[in-house]
Amino acid sequence: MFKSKTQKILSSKYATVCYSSAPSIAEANTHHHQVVLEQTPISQFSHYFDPRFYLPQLIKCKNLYQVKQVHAQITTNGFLENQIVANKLLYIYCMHKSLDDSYALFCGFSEKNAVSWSVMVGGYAKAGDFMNCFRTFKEYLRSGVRPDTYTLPFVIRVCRDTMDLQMGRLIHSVVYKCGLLLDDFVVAALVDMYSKCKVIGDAKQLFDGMPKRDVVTWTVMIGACTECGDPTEALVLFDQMREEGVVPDKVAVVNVVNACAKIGAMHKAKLVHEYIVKNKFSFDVILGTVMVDMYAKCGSVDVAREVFDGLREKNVITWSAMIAAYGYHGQGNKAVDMFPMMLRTGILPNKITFVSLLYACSHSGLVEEGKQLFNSMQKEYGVKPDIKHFTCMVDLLGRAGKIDDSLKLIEDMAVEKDEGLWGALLGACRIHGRVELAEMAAKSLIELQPENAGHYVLLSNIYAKAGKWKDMAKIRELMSHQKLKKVPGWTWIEVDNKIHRFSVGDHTHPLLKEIYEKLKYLLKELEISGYVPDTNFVLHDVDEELKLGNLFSHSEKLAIAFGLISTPEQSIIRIMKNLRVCGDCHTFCKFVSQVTSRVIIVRDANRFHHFKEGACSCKDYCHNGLVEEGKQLFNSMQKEYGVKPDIKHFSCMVDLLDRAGKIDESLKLKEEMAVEKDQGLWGGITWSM
DNA sequence: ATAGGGTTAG
Repeated sequence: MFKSKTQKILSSKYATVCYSSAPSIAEANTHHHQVVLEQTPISQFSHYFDPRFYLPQLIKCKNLYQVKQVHAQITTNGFLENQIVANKLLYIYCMHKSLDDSYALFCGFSEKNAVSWSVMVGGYAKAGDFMNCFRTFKEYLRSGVRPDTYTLPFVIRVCRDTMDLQMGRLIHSVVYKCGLLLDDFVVAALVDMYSKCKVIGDAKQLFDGMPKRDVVTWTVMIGACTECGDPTEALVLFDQMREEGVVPDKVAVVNVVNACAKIGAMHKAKLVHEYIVKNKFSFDVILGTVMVDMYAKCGSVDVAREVFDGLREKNVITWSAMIAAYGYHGQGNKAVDMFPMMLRTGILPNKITFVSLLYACSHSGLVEEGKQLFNSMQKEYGVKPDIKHFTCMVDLLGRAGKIDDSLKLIEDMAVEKDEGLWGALLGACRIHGRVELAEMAAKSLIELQPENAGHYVLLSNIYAKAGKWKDMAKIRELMSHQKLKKVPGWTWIEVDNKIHRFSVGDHTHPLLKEIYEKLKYLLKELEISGYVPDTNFVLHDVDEELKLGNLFSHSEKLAIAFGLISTPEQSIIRIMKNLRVCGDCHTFCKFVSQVTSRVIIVRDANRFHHFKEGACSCKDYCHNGLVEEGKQLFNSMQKEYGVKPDIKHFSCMVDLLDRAGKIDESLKLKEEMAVEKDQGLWGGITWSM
């Protein structure tokens, strides 16, 4: 029996190829690895002649050598002819990352069915060998075997990972021709691919075309909405999913938490948290991490910390999320303190941990801490600084007035410079009134991104502040010539579990009249307490009156006015903005928090601002500073209290004025100074208030 | 016999 079978197989062309490419038992046995095939008693010898015997044997293999041993057995006993055994072997080679062995085996197959093709295409995809994956897929299409719902998702995901929308659309057409547009696996992959390529419309269309979808397909669509900037829609879909009777699992919930984090809606966040507790989803690392992130991004860094402390398992991502949270809430010290705590638990920092740390330092003015971390990151932790780390350092040094240090850093770095880097330098130059350098940085920005209107506005504002009107006009002309448009600004506020969105001069809200009335009333109140609208923050190509009107109806002001009339007294007002909050609105918030005794928490594109009793947690770090207050104090100190200003007081004033862009006033002060100028005055002082 | 969706920054 043994003999006759072998001979029969050896006589076929297919078996001969396989036999010659497979290792012999003797060859496989020369390796010093555990032998899988045990000495089998004669009574059980027939197992060798049952193809089903080889499937568990293959699964049991711990390494490639064992696979080859079983391969040899299979070949000798003639079971490569069995397609189930052969495909399993093919799959096992892929699992052990030996694509060459897989492919050699695959080529020898006399017949390739859909499973064989799928395993081979999937093997290349998982190994990241996209070229061979596509090549094999093309051969598959040519072979005449109909592609199945197993293979297509593999190639679609390769399109997603390589962001190859063109190829993705091509495969979409193949899917269409095969009539597979109702399959969850295929459609989920296509939706995912379209969303990563930022064409959400195509994704939604596909999704809507299905009569029923499973939880994974729903989850992919929910994630797609968040990914493409519509987290509100993501939450709507989550409700729809449940209405249709699909039960959410943990991954679905993670996506919902993520959407909440993006929206920044605290009430929604709490509802989602309740839902998670009620449905007994346990907090694994990932769910725990997104929860920490969500609470922080919804404005409560303290609740984020509570969740963080309650987590059983934390990884480097969890720690980085918490560090970053302290950073954008302006609590740099706490962020820095977390670092040694993390190290003590045995977790090593990665690139992002350091970005979060340095970012926290720069936003809290922790210059020395930042420098130390930056210096140690490669030396002590083997993390090589990339452009993001350099940008944080430029920002940190620049804001602290050490612009020349940051310039030196830029000159010395061996990394290609990007827009973020020039943006950081530009920001520092604006604060400290370094017009020429700002001009250079802004020009680099425009060169890198000529389509970004924001850069032109910045440069034009720099010229305006420096009184270089001709240059300003030139930039304006350049802008209008290219028909550049600014990104529209939006502000969101959550009231009664509903999210309301405002734009500049919004006239769509049902409570429009009340909002504007409240705003008018508020402005009167604010002006009594010393608020002066700062039209500097409006584009200079409109006349003064229009500027005021414009300023008056900034989206954040509308949202705050709405918040004031529609939420209980004393309650916290939380708003979110897609751009950075403008300087005038920042001042406005401070006054509102004082006049109304409300806490206002603003999340802008960059960070959080907590306004309380007339002050902001950012300590005006990226804004004008308490210029008026400072001036008043400075003027009164000698007159009213008989304290003569010395060099330190003058330095502070010069710094304050410089930061506010009041260069002329600062120059005047320098000239008027009777005291001797020291280095601190000209070098700018270190920010450590 | 082959298959899917999840976390941190910018």
